[in-house]
Amino acid sequence: MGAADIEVPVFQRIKDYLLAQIQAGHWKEGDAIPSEQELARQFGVSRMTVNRAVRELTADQILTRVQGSGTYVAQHKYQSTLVAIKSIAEEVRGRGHRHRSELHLLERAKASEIMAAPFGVKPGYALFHSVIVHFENEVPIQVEDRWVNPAVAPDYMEQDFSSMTPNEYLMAAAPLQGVQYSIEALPAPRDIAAMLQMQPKDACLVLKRRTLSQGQAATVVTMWHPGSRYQFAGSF
Amino acid sequence: MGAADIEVPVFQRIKDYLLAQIQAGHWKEGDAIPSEQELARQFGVSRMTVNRAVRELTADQILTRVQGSGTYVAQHKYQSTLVAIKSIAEEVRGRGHRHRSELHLLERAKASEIMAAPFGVKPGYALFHSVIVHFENEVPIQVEDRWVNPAVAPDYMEQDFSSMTPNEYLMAAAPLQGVQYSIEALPAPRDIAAMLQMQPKDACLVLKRRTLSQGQAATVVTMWHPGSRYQFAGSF
DNA sequence: TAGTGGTCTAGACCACAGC
DNA sequence: CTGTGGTCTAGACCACTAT
Repeated sequence: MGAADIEVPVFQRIKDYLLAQIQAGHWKEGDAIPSEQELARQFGVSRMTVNRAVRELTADQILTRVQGSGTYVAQHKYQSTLVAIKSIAEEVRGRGHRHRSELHLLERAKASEIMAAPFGVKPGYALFHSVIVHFENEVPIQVEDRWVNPAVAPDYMEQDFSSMTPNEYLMAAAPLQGVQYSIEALPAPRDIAAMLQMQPKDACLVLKRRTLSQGQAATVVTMWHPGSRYQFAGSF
Repeated sequence: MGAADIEVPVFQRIKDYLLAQIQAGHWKEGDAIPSEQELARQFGVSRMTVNRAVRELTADQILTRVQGSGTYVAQHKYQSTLVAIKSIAEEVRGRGHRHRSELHLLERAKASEIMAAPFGVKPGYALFHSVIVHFENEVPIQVEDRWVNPAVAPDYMEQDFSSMTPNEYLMAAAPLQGVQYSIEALPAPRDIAAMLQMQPKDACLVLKRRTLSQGQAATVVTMWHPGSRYQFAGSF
């Protein structure tokens, strides 16, 4: 399959290049990266284009800039994982309980307008889509509705999700750069309610998460939990 | 040229202008804002400068753009950072909105069996108890049901909670040693529903928090939020 | 002083939406 | 078709850092 003529903007290619260098360890924390002039020359583009790439990575805390001095790889900041990236299987087993999952759907689908936005692609762009129900001691505790960017995990469809959760697979397949999440309380839609063995409109605890990898959205997942028998907890 | 003049970059002045228009209510959610051409003409600058201002606000989810169509004010979601030791008043004001609170109850009460446990005291022990409703732009977004240990904050009852939230007072009065929290989705009880102007049994996002100070439980608080118009969010 | 980043210009071509 | 945003150029002047 020939690479589709996806037009990747130059500034994005420069961002990808810089991220790749950092990811590969060629540039370590605190190291200076090439100047705008130098990058402009390397890529054969104008300085403004390089400037945009570097400025955006600076806004993302990947780089830091010092006027008159140079651009440096930022110190990696460790942050407490309130709502961990941890796999639910691991969590259930950690409680000494049995974890099991049921695959309800696994498909190639086109991005709707709603899904196109978080991925930063156009509607119609091909995405992978899976729906899995997780059980703790045979009680359903989570519906995992996941969309995956094929550019980041091209062989997502070939995985055996009974032996490895999508989360575990993706963590291994794509280096994680960032996470955005939100937690909401929503009434259960009919289909979700059925899978979780609860009444429609009963309260669900919903965790939405968008993870970034290689400078683009890797996966967007919505996790539905029955409000009556699930909670997030932690301490610090 | 006054050397003392503060140099504010043009793109920043344009961002400030756009934010001011939105905050002042001149442009509401979903409204189209002037085109880049138009703004460039208004400010007497080049389109690239306007482009940067608008692009950065789009990255911040303040605006949304549609190629070929225009730029629009994004739908606003009330959300809160999960590392929510922060005062809700501060957070609301940080969004440029008005915060107001109503004190529904302020009493000395004896610990029930349920409340005695988290405080590590015996039932009947005297505790302070307050119930406050918080509003963002006159929309109720939180019922704060708080129990306070008099040993840690003896003058809790004498505070004016219209000028300072309990959280702000306690943060100042008692050094924080630790926090435990849980997040749940629960149906709204009648009284909570009334205060939040929602229907009983509709989904609430509930944050329970227990803070430790001076080696003992300082405060136990249950915060109820309407599921339909509130969420916790964050990134790392 | 030489090199860096910070900002800005006045054009340009393109893809796309809406009429 | 016109008008919109998306991108890019090849310069420019400035403030700042390091030598």
